[in-house]
Amino acid sequence: MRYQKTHKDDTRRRVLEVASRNFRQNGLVGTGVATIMADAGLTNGAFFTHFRSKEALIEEVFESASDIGYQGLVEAGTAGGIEAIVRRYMRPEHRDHPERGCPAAALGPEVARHSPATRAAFTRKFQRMVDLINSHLPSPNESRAQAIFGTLIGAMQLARSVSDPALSDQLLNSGIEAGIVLARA
Amino acid sequence: MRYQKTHKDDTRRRVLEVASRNFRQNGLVGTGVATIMADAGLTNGAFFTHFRSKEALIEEVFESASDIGYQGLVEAGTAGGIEAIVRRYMRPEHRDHPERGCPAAALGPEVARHSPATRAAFTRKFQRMVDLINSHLPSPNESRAQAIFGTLIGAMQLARSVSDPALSDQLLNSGIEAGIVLARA
DNA sequence: TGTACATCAGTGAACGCGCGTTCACTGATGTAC
DNA sequence: TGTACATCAGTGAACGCGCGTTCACTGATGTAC
Repeated sequence: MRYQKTHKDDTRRRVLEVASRNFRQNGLVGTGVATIMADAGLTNGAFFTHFRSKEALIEEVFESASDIGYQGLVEAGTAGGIEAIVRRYMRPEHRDHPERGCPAAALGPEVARHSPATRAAFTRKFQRMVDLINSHLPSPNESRAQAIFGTLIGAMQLARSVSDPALSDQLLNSGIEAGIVLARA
Repeated sequence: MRYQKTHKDDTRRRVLEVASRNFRQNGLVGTGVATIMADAGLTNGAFFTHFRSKEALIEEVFESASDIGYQGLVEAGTAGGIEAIVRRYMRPEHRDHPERGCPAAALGPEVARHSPATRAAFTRKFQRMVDLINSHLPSPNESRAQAIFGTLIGAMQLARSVSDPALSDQLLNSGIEAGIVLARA
């Protein structure tokens, strides 16, 4: 072999990370295979030695792309409970950098249009997030944890969509308040 | 003139309605001009006698497409207050027919990627919805109304994205419960 | 009343471009002898 | 140790296709005389 044993796996992982970032930035339909490969330092042809198709890549992104944002939320929860999780999620930095943030907030409606396999992978990530929230509720309540996640996603999307910066900041705060109310009620 | 005076305006309105439906169904990037025109019973060339560009169409859709879903929520609010609004929004029919439903739930993250003019038009529709919710709160509270709207959007998107139908139904209920809690707290 | 011309919403072919995907090829390295 | 061959990740041109957009044209009707 003319490459290290780990070389192909390394490349594959790199493509997954780049794809995950680009998808969150420009959408699933808005991101092309050639762009992903160029950003990973390769040419388009190599893509299909790693993945069967673009749809297969999308599925794998939801299954396995490493999730720095999620780790930060785990740490916030350990340090400051549910309120810290909510505050961390609703940070201006998160609003301003969807490419490093929550896939549900960046891609929600697009996931709904994709294959069952992709939606199943998304569901697993969703459940992990609900479990994290639930584990920090004063009295655990799956339904409530789901709703809190929904509130975070919705408020974050609105903060990103609205054209008035002051209103956008206010939406982040509205999301924080509501998240805390829901956690306590 | 070989057409009625109203003819061109009628066509224009029809294209806007078809576009609005198709956008919510397949996304802004996922919907082509030729498809919209074919669904409106015309050929692609006619598009540019009505709109400067696809981006201009998108902007106008957010500005002016008639909103049957919104009217239904107004009536629900009049009849049954905030709880009826929340229940109506979170209906399974809404989840299963994004093409007839809330643009924010169907297109949120895509709007965030579009032109300032499009986002400004979106902001106006957003504000109208927040006002409706706020007018039915026991004690009016803009921030709370914003958060309730966020909760509805987020919960609806999750219900549409998740692959397990039972979980999807549960998410609709979680959204209803949370909406009511937020309205009362 | 009948003919010539102006109007203009809509037609449909064509434009360059980027998409996802295929494929013959390259070239660096490891293995066999 | 030196040469011939096998391996295979990656290259880059090419495929058909649909995209947004342009444009010369059509044809039904209204107006002028």
